[in-house]
Amino acid sequence: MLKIYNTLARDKQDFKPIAPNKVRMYVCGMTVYDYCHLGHARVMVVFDMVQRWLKASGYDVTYVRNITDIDDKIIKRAAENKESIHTLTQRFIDAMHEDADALGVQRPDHEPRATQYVPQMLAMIEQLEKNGLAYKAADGDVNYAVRKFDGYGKLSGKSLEDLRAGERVEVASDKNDPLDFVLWKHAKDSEADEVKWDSKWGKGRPGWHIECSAMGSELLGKHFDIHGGGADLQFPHHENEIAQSEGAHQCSFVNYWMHNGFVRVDNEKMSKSLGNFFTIREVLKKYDAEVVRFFILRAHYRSPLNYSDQHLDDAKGALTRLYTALKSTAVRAEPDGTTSHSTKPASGQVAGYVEAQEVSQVRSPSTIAFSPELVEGSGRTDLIDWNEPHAQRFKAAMDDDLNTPEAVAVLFDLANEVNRSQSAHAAAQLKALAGVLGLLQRDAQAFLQGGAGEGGLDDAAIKAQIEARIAAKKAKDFAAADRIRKELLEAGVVLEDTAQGTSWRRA
RNA sequence: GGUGCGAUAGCAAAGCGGUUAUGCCCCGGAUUGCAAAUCCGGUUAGCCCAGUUCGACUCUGGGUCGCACCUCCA
Repeated sequence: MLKIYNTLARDKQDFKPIAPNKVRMYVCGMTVYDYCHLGHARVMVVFDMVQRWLKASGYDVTYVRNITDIDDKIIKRAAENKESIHTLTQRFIDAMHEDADALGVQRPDHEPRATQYVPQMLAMIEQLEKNGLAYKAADGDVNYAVRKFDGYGKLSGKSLEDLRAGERVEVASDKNDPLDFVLWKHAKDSEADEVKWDSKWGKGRPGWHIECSAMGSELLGKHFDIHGGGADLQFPHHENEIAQSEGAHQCSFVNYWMHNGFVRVDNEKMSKSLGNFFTIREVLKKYDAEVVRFFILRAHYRSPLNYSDQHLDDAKGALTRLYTALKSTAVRAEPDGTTSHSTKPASGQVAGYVEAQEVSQVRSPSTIAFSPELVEGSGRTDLIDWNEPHAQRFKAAMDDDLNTPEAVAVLFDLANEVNRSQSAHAAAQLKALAGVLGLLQRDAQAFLQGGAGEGGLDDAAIKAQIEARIAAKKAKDFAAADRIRKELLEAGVVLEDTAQGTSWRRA
């Protein structure tokens, strides 16, 4: 039985879907006016993992992750760039998709954009007005009357009095209550037509919170199972979503609220406003995308995650151990699409060793490497032997509020088992279980030999050096052989002599 | 000020009222021409102070420190 920490209850609860076997999940996605940073990467990877685990558990999942493509910052940025809102947002939506793909994040079933759901938002605001929860203020904005909604504060655990006590900014005086928030912003003359929609309250554009309420109910229904997002969205965004949705529909909105912890830099929240952020693409120039994914999943999703090069290096070393275990029992795809493992070469030479090796394509460092296997990898959960002890531990860990650090620990135990026994079954289990997390789906050799940077040796040069060294070894010229190995090591290439020949990897 | 979360070995990070977490690092052994990889073994824990208990890293209370939310933020 899956247990999920529900922010609403501040406790782990048994997960029970509204409709048998179906899960409807909504996650707050990006506001697209800039490149995604590592904090965004965490949301995408974490809820991708959640979604994968729900599917692996047999649920029929409908996953929605929205795109905010209209808001103050977007308008400001577009003006600065002297470009249209649409051009700006489309550019960063494309970039976001590149980043997400690289990280092995599966596309949500729906990726609604706020600008495409304005009619639904207007209908909802109108319903709120009918229900006595919205009013038009003197300045032309339509606001939500927070005091008229009973459970306001139930998600964030705050009372209206607490919130008022903590007010840190001057609030617009046109609001009935300082905590009221905007549903519909009246248009200003200076604004472009692109950001103006007609409404019964006059031209304007939606407030931030209404989009998620409107798109959530449009795509998932008035009442759905899971709503997720970063911990910073708990208040006010998610609190306001509840007020809007329950206020308009007069029924329960979401059963389980999930919030992921922040990525930190030097023990401080990574955020745009603090300016201490690293974009995903920046990090991917230095680290393999799967290493970043592994780094994220190695921590529990609710814990803070400190970013540093040292931690990424550590994650890389750990992931290398897992791939090394898979490499030792050659994993091949069969024509029928199943995966089989053997501990011995099928015939003659073995993939990954110099004698048989094709020189793989060197990746251009300027583009983001996209590994389709990483995205599609969890498709074959039928290959998992769920009765096997490691799989049972893995399942127990995942069912315990998505405890990926524990699940990853099981992968390492399994890797040890693979190395010790050279068991094809164990190797298949390792790959299949890791696939549930969207890990270890690439060819082991491709991972271990990847990461050629600018100015480094290319694969052909490495291969030539290895051949020279093999010749030296045959001639018993160990001094020459060791010199070549040392040179390669200094160039970041590690050699491994095995019974099947010499293999290599990039350090 | 209000509210919430956290403090685990050199670093990272989990579970658990009593029995090896796990990864990286480090040390010893096996293996290797030498290495690497791998295997076997080992060192390094539980912020402080009380309490509950036969027994606490794990529960309770009180401190201390850190972080977050109360403003846009994933």
